[in-house]
Amino acid sequence: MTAAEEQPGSAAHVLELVANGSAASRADLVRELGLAASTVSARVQELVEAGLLSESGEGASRGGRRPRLLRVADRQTVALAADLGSHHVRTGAVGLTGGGFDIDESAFDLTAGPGPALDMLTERLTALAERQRAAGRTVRGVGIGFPGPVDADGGRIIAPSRMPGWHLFALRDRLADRLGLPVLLDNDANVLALGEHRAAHPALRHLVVVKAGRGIGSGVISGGRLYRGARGSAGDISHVRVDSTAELPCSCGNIGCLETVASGAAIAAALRGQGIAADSTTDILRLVENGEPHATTLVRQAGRDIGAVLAVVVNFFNPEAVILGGALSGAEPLVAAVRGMLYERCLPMATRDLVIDAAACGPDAGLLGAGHAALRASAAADGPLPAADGPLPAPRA
Amino acid sequence: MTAAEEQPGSAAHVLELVANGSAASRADLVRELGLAASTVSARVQELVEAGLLSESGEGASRGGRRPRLLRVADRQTVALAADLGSHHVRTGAVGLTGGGFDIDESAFDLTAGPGPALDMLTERLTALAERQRAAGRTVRGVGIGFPGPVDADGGRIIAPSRMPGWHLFALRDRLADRLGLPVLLDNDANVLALGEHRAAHPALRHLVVVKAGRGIGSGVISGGRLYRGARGSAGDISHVRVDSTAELPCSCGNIGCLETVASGAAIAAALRGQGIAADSTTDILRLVENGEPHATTLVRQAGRDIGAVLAVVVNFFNPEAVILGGALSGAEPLVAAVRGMLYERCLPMATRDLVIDAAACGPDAGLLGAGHAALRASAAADGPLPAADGPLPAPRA
DNA sequence: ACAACTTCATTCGATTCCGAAGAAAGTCCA
DNA sequence: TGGACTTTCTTCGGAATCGAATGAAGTTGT
Repeated sequence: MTAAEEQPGSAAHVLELVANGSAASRADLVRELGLAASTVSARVQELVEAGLLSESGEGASRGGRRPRLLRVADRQTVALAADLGSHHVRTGAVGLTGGGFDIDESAFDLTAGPGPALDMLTERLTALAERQRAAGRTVRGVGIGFPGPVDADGGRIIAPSRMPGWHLFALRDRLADRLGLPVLLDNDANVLALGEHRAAHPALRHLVVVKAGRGIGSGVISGGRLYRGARGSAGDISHVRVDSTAELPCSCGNIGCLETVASGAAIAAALRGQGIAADSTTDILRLVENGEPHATTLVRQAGRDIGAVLAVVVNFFNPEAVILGGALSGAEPLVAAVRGMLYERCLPMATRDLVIDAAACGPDAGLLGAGHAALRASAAADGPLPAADGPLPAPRA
Repeated sequence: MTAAEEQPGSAAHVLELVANGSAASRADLVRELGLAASTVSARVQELVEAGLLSESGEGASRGGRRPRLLRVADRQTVALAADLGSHHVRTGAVGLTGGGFDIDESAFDLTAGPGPALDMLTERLTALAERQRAAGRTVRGVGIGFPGPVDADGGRIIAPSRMPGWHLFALRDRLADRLGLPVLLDNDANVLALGEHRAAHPALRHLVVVKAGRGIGSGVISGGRLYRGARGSAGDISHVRVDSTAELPCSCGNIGCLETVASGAAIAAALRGQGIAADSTTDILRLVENGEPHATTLVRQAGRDIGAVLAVVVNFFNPEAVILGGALSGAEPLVAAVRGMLYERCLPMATRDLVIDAAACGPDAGLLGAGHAALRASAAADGPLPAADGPLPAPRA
């Protein structure tokens, strides 16, 4: 399961537009896809006959004949998903309608190397698949979000800082072999962006989704699609030098990077330096919620630093929305500081209609995005239509 | 002539690939376009029959049958082009093969307002059109690059700083009325990007083209197409706050913007402050070439400031190339400083294969890009094929 | 209540595009 | 020198898509 390109207007695309609420009728699909009405009608008919779509009554008139409403006929098809953090892992199943089932998070130390991680993922996902199948659901694939640089085409991890042993590890194929299912692997910020775009902002075409957690990353949607750049490393904002008195050394070899002052890891370290016990982003959030002044100050300053970098990005890229995800986006002061910085520093034209918000799906956004990407890739790879009651697609060799 | 979208594989697209050397045979076109060989053959045949393309012998074998080489049959079709600067104007004609004719530059003060500019453009372009027609060429349209924010769809200027009277001026339609020709209007950095992409780097898909002249702007090519962003203001890098002791006020209302320290206007002002006569970017270039130490220092510092901003852009956007155009790109110290800053501050993955170069077309790049855009738009608007000896397309109402 | 208009959806020929097959021309290697 | 393989390009059915015509169902205004 490579990161398959999906042509606009494919059956999978139609299904997606209906699933996320962008289109509720054939006429909506025509407007959304820009295809001929006859083509859309034919495609919808295929999907209805395949049991993936169903008609459900009529909608409100807009001055003419009432539309026949469409909705996804959830044939109990799911993808498994795992959202990996450097110190935790979240797993769950994601359905065609976009909902998540059986979501669970637990602590896991990814820095211990790929071996234990592969074992852990195999174990958890196998159990999850069994539970899903026992519930009568068909598992079509697996999506993984990894907190570091990923070669999505090759399905490998690339030189993650502070994670020895992972360089060039072929996580996708190793996991696919073990599970007997096609696996999709991508960067955590990218799957977060996919999830937020699909679930909360499907109509927007240019989107920057920041993941502010233990590290800082961002995923970019351009023209309605995930943007990877020339070498697949687009979206990096964490290794930008920021105005700061403390020019701390960064894992990338430079000094004064955003990551060294505004990441969850940096904030926790600064708190410990002030004698306050803080280890994880959860600890930081708790401190902020309890009104710990040092924590709040640090989080607010982190928001300002992130905002200063995003200001450059917003002026250059001119997106319709900046979405803040990751654990730290749960802290209101951070979101407020980013907003303030963007409105202060960006051109009025760039912020006039700019949406700046925390991730709508909260902690599940990355997981849902990974599952969604896997579902979409499996639809693209196995042909547009799985037979209504046909066999499972063959697992990837 | 709006900024028409051109679907890949259209006749105009084929013509373009042949014109800029990306494809020299039908087989090349198949590889480049990703279309079926039969489709390409049919399209080429159309173009040959319409007299826009011709076969010219055979090329070298690559281990099989020799390709039949194609080239643009220059039917003497041109677009007029004008590249406007705040204090000069450059006009010329651009042919299908990409070459420029009758290029001429002269001083003109754009800040005097739209009225005089409209008169000047009408006069110069009318004379140019007459000369081109007298030479037996057909004029298909006009392309204009304007040094400020442009609403390309609406053909209007938007709130340019330091150019009173231009806000919302409908330059495109006013000029089209006067000339009786379709006019395309876009930002100067955008047409520069189009020109450099087409003429020098047609194979690259993600490109940032900086225009460093009296002001600073950039044009972005993403996915092989001009990227405008949500509100059409993408590519702005001049209103980013930079590390600087002098936090000078900027026309945008903020302080410490890149433009206030690194633009040609800022450098000239700084030189004057040191008692050195310098008014235009030409003066600056001359001083640098003569080894004036203050000028060289200022230009090098400007390069570092621009490079610091571009480092953020390169990490985020991950382009294949950063091209430096505009008058100041003629100063080697500036180019060198940008290179140094990018290699120092960007992630290795982002700079490993990054091309950083001065604009290949030099001072003509923007003009050629504007003409090329106009040719392409006219091909898209008037249908794929102008009749071989048919009538002129009707001018825009 | 009835005509005029709008929106939604399908049917059906025409067109475009693709993909397989094959023809034309050349290279490579035994 | 003579097959085996490559590359280039065309021919030709078949599939996908479009667009115009049509029908179906509702709203609005007089």
